[in-house]
Amino acid sequence: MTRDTRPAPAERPAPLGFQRHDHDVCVDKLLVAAETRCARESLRLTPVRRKVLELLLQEHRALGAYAILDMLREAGFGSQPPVAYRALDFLAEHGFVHKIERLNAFVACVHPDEAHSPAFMICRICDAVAETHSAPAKGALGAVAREAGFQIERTVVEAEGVCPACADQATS
Amino acid sequence: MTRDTRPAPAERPAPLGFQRHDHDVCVDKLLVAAETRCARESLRLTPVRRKVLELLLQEHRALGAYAILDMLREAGFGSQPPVAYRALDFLAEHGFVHKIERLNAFVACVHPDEAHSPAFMICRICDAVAETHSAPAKGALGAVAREAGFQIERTVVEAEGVCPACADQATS
DNA sequence: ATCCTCCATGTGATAATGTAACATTGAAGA
DNA sequence: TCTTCAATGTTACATTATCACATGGAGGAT
Repeated sequence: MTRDTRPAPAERPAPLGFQRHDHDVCVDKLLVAAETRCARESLRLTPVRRKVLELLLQEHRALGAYAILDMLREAGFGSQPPVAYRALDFLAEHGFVHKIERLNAFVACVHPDEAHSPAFMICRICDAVAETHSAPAKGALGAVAREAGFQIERTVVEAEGVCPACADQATS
Repeated sequence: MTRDTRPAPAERPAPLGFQRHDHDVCVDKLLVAAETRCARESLRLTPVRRKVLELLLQEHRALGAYAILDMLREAGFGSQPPVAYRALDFLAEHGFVHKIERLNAFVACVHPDEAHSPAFMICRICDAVAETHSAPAKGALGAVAREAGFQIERTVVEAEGVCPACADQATS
């Protein structure tokens, strides 16, 4: 198999945040926001790039590049890895998606407009991912870095654990 | 090539911390500490495992599994990927080494005795890695997680930026 | 309008990272 | 001694990611 490896122990995780919400609205809103920002900043949200963002928004969970690639193929786009990776690079560079290093996977950003350093909570059972934000560079880590002469440009913060749904299931 | 991809712009990074130190002492001390702890906790620090730890301590920087594998081969150990990965799994599980998710690489831990959640500063130019510690689960992130019902078990904190040596070089 | 340049895309090939499965070995205990 | 179990070695393969090069198409300069 190439896509969507893990089973989804809690049926399927309540995806992005861990709480439910009106998903169609959320996809739509964020797609439009992306278009708006790209127009404003002369970024080219080409068909492939837009499609990848749309897929990630719709799935609302972390997807590997090859899962995305499969979907691109089905949608009639090129189906070689660079197609997916290039679109993901663009989207990540401009903050529309984030890479989850721990999973080697990607998620759509839930608030791409504000500048932010994202933090993630990743369920080790169902791989659900929730985004929040952090500012580690402003705290103890930032102090250590300054003292060491290290210039922080970006931070990766990923908390691994168990999401509410999987915890419930384990209890029952 | 299989090993040690990146050039080392600042000659070669001042490795683990960004400051110099007496390296032989440090390797030796940590190896002995590992042996001691393994004895105390009935962990089996077998030849391969010990060798991998020793290599990582000596190099004092992040190494990919395949770089380690090459060195194991040279040292007369098995040379198939599982050999390296299993040793690394053991060492990581018990806190003797850490995986740097951002680099898909491993570093020896600089204070394996105290329980700690490590944080890393990674130079994007020379790949030098410095370890410090963090407690993100105790701060804002912990609060968000509690509120969301997410149980944090482990955190990955990796700051990417420029180390002092590479910053100097860029200036000169 | 034409040309030019640049960026994006498509594609084939391959590199780098990581696992599954199973046979063998060797140490610790019954 | 026999059993058992963890660790190792090895084959094979899966997954993730990049390189190199050809093609195509949008926009600007003339």
